Amino acid sequence: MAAPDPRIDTKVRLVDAAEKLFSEHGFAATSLRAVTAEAGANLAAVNYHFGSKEGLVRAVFDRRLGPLNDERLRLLDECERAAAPGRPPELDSVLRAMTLPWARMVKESSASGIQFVRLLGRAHFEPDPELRRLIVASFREVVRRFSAAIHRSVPALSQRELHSRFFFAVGAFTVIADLPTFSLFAVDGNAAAEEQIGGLDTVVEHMIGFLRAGFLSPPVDVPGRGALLP
Amino acid sequence: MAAPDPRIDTKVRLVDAAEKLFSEHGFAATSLRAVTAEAGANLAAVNYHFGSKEGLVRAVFDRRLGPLNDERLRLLDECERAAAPGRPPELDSVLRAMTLPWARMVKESSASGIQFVRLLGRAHFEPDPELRRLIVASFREVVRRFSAAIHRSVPALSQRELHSRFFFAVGAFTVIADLPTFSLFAVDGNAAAEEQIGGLDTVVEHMIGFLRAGFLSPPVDVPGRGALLP
DNA sequence: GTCTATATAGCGATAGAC
DNA sequence: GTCTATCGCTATATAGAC
Repeated sequence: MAAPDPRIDTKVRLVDAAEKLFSEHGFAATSLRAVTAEAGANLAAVNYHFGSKEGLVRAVFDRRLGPLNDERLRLLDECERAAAPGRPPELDSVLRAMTLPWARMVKESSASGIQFVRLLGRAHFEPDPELRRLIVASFREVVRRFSAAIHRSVPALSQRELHSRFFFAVGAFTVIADLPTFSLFAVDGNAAAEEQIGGLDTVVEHMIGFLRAGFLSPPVDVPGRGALLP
Repeated sequence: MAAPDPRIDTKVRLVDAAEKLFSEHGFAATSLRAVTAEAGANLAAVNYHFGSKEGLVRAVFDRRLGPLNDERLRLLDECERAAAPGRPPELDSVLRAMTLPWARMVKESSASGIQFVRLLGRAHFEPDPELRRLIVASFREVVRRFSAAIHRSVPALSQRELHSRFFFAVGAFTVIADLPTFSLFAVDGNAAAEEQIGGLDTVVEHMIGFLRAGFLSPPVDVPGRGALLP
């Protein structure tokens, strides 16, 4: 626990501290007292700068999700420009456009990388409706554009199955934080987790290979075929 | 909110109520007052029966995870018995052994199905170390046995890549709860979610197809080849 | 086993001095 | 912008009557 750098703006220090503690303990279990102590700020500072605890939570997500998803869309634009006219963009480069901004952000985040992955993962299970709306809104365009791009590589997929597959891929992102803790060999989960982030590039390559094959596999769901199970 | 059935044991009613409320709002955000009210029991009942709130949380997971994973292992045994001697068990049936007990439990849970998926998913991101140990222990044998079984279908995989792929598959399970809320069309996430669980069998078939292809794809990680990225 | 009543502690938020 | 002090509330947990 390094002492917070007083040259950094209090507002920034609060978001940094909140990101770290929310990642470690969840939103509900993290008190403003803990956040302000970690940030070296006064208890009243959160309400002064963010209006409420929820305002702070929003600020934590806002700072990350906007840039993350903008960069993904920018890379997707590049993929589509690079594609031959009338041809779908390369599936591999589309998957990289989804993945690389995320990997970069994990490595650069002020919370230790693995904690930040947990924070993003936990966002998908967030029960608070207000916060859910914020998160869903941040991902909306990414879901739309990437689904469409992938669909062009696998046009035989129904909308439903495309949607399912896209989220199976999202699931792969979310569990990377837990990959090491559930390892059979990991005794100290956190140490193993840090080492895993060191090998993040390798895991990313594993993931792209895995997802590419999943997306390219023939459709299971043939529209209009009726029930799939007995 | 149906009135609780007083013929059911208080202890059981408490676990039922807790499962439902934990699923909807998370652990930290659910008070014992809410649980006992939902269960039609006295506030003091939780401490009498479970010692503490944490005891209740443990009881909720204990009741589900043991039987879920036992059933998975039982089905895996069947797959392995059904395989020709010296041959790996059918990958498809191995994936079903992992999936079907889960799908059955989702449909039968006292919490509404989609909420229960969230509860199980949230288990993977649980910050509390005590609870994490319980959960990891519950999955330990499943991870070991299923990884080994899948490895026999794709023997070229390194241990590392096998491990990565296995958890990408786990990720697919966890996001099924979010599939509908992140839908482009869903306005009311919860209504859409309930409908999705109605179509759970379809999503399960999508998932098995997707995962099969992912597992069978050629390895990315060739042991001893060195760094994968520039 | 179930109840009421309460102890003890921590929470988010704010008023008002500096 | 930052601080102290405190309000009002809710939480978990328990003691003791029934």
